[in-house]
Amino acid sequence: MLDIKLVRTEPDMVKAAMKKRNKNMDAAIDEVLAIDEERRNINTKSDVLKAEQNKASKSIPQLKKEGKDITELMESLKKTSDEIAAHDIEIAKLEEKQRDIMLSIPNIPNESVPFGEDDAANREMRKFGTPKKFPYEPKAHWDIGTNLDILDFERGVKVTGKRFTFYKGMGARLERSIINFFLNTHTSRGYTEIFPPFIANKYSMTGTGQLPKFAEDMFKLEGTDYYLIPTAEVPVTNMHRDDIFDGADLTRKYCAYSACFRGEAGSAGRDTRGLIRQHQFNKVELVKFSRPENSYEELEKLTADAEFVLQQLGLPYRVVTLCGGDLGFSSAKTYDIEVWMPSYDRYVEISSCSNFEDYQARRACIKFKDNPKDKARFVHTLNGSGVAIGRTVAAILENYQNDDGSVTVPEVLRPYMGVDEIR
RNA sequence: GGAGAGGUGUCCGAGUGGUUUAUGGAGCUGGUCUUGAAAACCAGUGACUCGCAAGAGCCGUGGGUUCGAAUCCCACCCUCUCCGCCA
Repeated sequence: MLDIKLVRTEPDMVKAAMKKRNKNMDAAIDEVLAIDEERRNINTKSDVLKAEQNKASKSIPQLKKEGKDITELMESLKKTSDEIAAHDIEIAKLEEKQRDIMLSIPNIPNESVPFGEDDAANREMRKFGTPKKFPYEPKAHWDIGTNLDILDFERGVKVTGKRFTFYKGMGARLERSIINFFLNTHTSRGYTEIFPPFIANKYSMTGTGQLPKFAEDMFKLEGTDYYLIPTAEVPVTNMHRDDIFDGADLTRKYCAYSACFRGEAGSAGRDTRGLIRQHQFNKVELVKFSRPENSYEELEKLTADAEFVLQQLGLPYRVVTLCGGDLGFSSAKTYDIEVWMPSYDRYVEISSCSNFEDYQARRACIKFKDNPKDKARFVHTLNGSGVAIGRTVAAILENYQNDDGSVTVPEVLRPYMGVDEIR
């Protein structure tokens, strides 16, 4: 959520920021400003009446003691009381309306975010590794996995439905090995490991920005206010909802494995084969709570930490800065890390590292202060995949495939796998 | 799921309709005393939200009753103890 004071004082800047996202939100911003002004006017009126009421109420015991007739005073206070109630109802309505609109306004993109409509305008920052040239047509991971009998897509469909998959034997072990390798790597580099709940309530979903706008992307548990988490970002960020950190405790760095559940509404027909787009997938997520003044430095470090595990695996990738039109709702700046996928003959997103600045912190009320007497300020929240497991499996199967159908196990995974190759 | 107890400021804890601007204590800050410290004594001290301000709101949450609610009523949430069920 944006700061209403910022919208109030710099509406033109906010409107321009939305246009950088390729969105015109002029009407919503004007409406919110009108509501805000009306709300403050009524609030002032109500406060004045309450002050009167408080003062008069305090004198009542004394007047009673003196045996004075207070019938008239009571009558006038009844009127005041009714007026206050009417005002407060109006205020509550306006507040709700204002909040609804504010929750639908996305974050302001950072200055360094390039202009552009869609992913075609994303800016490539750097590349690691060189895609291997195969002397034959490289197979897709779904064929490699099926041939090796380590992935079973058909039974996933039978047991649950499309976009669900069974991992078997060395496939299951590969998935588990990657999770452990990622967690061990990140924890050895200063992240605290979290194993969160995979279900979160509507307050948490609102805190990180999934609700109210993106309800259709999630799985809701019938008859409850619970949702399957689309990413560990939700429980790990909300772990500190309504907290006030000691400034000395920042930056806080967490890594968390979780299964992730996504409805994938609107992506019918896209990436229908293989592991790239599943309703359930595993991911190790990195989450940071930082001071506002160094959040962009922390974003660079977080991205580097996500890149590090890909480097260790020897997977070619590139890093792009998302342009305004491609930027996620809550994010101020996002780097996507894209891994080379031979069957796609292009780079495919495997991690998304974002600085949300104080947008999530304001929604979730996460603050810090250096001294007990200071006013609490909002932290900046950041997160990034470190990285998606299923897509890592797909990338390993494809990039490490051999012409005899076997797959070489990347060196760093061998201690976890217990074998040098899958065949 | 059933029964009972409870949720008050940083912590402990009093408060069952109005002299409560939430008693008291601990802690914290400053001071006196001391070679220094401790003790004792004195003074100060909640956080947060809205508001340009005056001020208003906040005693688990949300409603209600009342001129007035921490206090009374209703619903819900959470914690503890016991029972049941259970990986």
